[in-house]
Amino acid sequence: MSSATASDPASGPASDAMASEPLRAPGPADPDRTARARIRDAAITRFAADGVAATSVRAIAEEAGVSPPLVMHHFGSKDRLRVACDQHVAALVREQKHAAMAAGGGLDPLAAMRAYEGGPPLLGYLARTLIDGSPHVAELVDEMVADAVGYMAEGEAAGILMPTEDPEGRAAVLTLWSLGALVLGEHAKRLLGVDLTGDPAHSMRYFLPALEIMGRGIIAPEAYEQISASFHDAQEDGT
Amino acid sequence: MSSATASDPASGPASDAMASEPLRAPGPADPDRTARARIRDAAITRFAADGVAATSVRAIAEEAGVSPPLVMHHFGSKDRLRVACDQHVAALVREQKHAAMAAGGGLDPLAAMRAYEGGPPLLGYLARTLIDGSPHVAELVDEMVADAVGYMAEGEAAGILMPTEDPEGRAAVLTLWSLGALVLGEHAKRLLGVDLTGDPAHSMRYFLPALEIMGRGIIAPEAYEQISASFHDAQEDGT
DNA sequence: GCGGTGGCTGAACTCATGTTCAGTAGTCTG
DNA sequence: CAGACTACTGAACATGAGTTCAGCCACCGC
Repeated sequence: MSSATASDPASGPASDAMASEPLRAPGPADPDRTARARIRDAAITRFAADGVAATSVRAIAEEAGVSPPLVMHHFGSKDRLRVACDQHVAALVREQKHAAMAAGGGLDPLAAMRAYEGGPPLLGYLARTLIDGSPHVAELVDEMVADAVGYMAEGEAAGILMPTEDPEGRAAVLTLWSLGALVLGEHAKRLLGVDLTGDPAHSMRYFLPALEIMGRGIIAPEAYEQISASFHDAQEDGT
Repeated sequence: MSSATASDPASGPASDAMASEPLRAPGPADPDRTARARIRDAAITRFAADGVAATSVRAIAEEAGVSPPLVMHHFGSKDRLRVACDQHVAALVREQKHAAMAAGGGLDPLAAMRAYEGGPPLLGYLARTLIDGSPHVAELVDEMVADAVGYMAEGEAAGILMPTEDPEGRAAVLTLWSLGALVLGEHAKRLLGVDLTGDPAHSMRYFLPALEIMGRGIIAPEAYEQISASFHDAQEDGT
């Protein structure tokens, strides 16, 4: 799944119009790209690198090569810029996801985005913004879980995946784990020497144990039966 | 704080001296508790609730019932206060961990801390500070992984856990997943209706799927053999 | 009693931030 | 060419942040 979708440049430029306002006339030709787009991408890059709160409008303006007031001119406020970034990233992620669907997606809901290159750092942005409560990102997570439920139902029908009592719960837990490891990228790097936002082929120290756990679990069968029974008992008491 | 120090009064007061400076003389008796300790705990509480960057010294002072300059008087700067919080939380976590060791720890490295009540919100603080690079918290994570390696070796010897090629890698991945889900607590709540910083008995919607995955995995045996082989091939190319 | 020491505070300082304002340059419309 | 509109900027404003200052007040050794 890693080397698969390396090349799909077709849908790249379309993203701008898709993600933000009604396609403000391309106007004054474009020597490079629209200042608005440069600002947005600069913001995504800086937000991904330093976090939203720690990034100043001035830093974004500098990275985009414009003056701070122009940021306000185009987006009104830092908050609205942030919303625009959320929406743009969400649009790009959906695009990557749908592109990957055609190529037959794998188990990892993030696989498609890891291959993405050349644009703003989607995974880095997600890793940062997953934790400070954006409705758009939350929506994206919900979609990922829903997608995972779908994929896993197919996998189960095809005999590749094991059945489960609680498909939504299982999908949610797996998604939380994937995204959680992404958010803790700094610790993953320190502990395992891998960069989860990069090429999976260089992150086998993470993916091999993960696959092993997904494949045969970590608990011996007899012990599992026992623990499972006691957990199910506990469930009847609490929620 | 309500039920007082009923459980373990011995180590309670000691933690102050342990976590911070050379035990500044208990001085003017203590009508309640030392202002210094109140400030530190207030900071931990606010950091846990709102994040470090979003918490002002004034907010901490208000929560502790003191004036902002007193915070500076005791800790010198917000940064040094934050370090003191890191160290104090690290000390409390180690304390809880060691206490839980005696009682025979379980699979979940966070289990001990979930039971902790009456003090500052350890898990909430961890969930917030895991992502903004504190050396003390990183150290704590390293210790958790090392502990997990130890526990899992014992479990393996006892026939409860499956053996693995890469014990450190497996322990690191499981720790990353546990902590990652904790950090994404907001999403866990929305998706599953659970509070991972609270009582596990009310979080079965998370723990049951997690146990199932840990127990028998999610991939059917034949498919697993196949994928595993291709992953091991891929490993020979990249890192 | 008395000077001093340390916990503690109200007010003020400095700085960075998000944001606004007034104005310029270039281009399109009539 | 007049007018208008849009992209864009330098300078300034307002606010909230971390931090500092000078002094109060209770206690303690002399």
